[in-house]
Amino acid sequence: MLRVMVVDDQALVRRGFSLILDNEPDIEVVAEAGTGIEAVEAARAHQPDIILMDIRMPEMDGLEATARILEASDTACRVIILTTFDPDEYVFRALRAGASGFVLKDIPPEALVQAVRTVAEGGAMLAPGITKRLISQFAQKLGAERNLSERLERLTTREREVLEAIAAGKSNAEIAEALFIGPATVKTHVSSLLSKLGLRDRAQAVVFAYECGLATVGERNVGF
Amino acid sequence: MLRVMVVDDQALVRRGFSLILDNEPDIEVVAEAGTGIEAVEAARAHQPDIILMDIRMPEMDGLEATARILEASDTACRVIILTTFDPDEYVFRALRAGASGFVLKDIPPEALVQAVRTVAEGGAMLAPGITKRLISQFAQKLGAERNLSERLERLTTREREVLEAIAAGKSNAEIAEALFIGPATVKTHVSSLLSKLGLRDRAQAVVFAYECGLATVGERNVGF
DNA sequence: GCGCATCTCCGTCTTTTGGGGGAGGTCCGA
DNA sequence: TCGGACCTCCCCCAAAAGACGGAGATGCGC
Repeated sequence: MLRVMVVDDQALVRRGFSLILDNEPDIEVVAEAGTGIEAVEAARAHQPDIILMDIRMPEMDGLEATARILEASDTACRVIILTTFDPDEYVFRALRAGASGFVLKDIPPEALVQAVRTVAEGGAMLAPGITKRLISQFAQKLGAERNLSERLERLTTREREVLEAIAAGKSNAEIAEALFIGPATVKTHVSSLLSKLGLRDRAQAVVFAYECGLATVGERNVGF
Repeated sequence: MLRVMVVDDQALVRRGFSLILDNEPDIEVVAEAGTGIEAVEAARAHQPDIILMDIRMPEMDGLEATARILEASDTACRVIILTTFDPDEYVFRALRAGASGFVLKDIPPEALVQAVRTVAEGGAMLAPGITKRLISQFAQKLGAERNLSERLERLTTREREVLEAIAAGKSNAEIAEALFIGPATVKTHVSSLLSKLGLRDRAQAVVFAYECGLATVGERNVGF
């Protein structure tokens, strides 16, 4: 049985969603909330599996509430953001807050139910337009890699290793130590790869590494 | 009327999908193909709106065929990748190839029809697990920004500008020229921001800029 | 064997970078 | 009005980086 909570500041909308969901044999609406603050408290109290969360609400908006609920380690629930319009504005904040779904309120009831089940099973459900945008962003980044990867292939194995180390913020001395070679050799490799790639210094090499996908945002702890 | 083409090397599967889709009043299957090469030709000949494309096929796989079909400027169609297993392995290549959908063959017929309609309307449809992964990747990148952004806020406006310039691969002299200040002043700012951020040199500063989102992959032409 | 690419290392040299301190200016808030 | 933050510029200095040429060793394919 899926335990669901519905959060919306309009009681009528809230009840409507609840009725739709409660009508399903395997879904039970265990709580409702009308503000973000209520939602945070109710989530702790009732421990729902799935939360349907409106964004625009008084006192605390749905995104903030989502972030707080998911931050709390004592809850293991998933959140579907339900909004009326302007997905563009909120979607990235929603995803960052940890939402597993982002759908518009104009979807048919069956689709809403389907979204709840999908998310409960560990999947995610986005409005079709949102999915499209997410894909475009991804494709753009993936596409950028290929052009530059051709340049990358002109490097020898060792030079690529050195480039990776440079992109990790290492100095020549540190690279030498890491690769068990002399500092002079590192300088040779650096000069060589800069020349092959048409770059001027190691700072540009770092930019290149990120742009072509050799280095990736998120894989590095910037503590140095 | 949505004009659909079905591409699969197994005739039985192909016919099955075609029958499911042809059964819908607003969908018409205008072509079928059994190999990637056939698909490319048929797409040009029949100009379908939507293509359901299998991945594993003889002669040319579905991803390659997708890329070729979408490269051709004379066609304006959208592709949904239909695969049996291993979405992980192919999904990124599929998105790069330009696919608008990526679904598993075990979905219910209604969902397949829904996917076709969604994609035809300009949206996108991914298998729930895929969507989840895409979101995680995004959230990870967006999340990484916040921690470091706190460090970013310790910088003055000018220092942030200099950091951006560093992240663009500029030398101190170039930065001075760009900001209409003296080279000595640039050095002052650089020293100051390195110290504040706990970094050693400009290469690490570039890494930091990318990791915290000050610089973004794809926004830069690495021609220098 | 020979040519070729690669990896390794060594010099020397110039340029860039980064640290240190000092100093004058503005602007803003206490 | 006075301190503090900021931007600007200067000095000197040491370290790092990068360009340049040379050279020995390996392995691979013709």
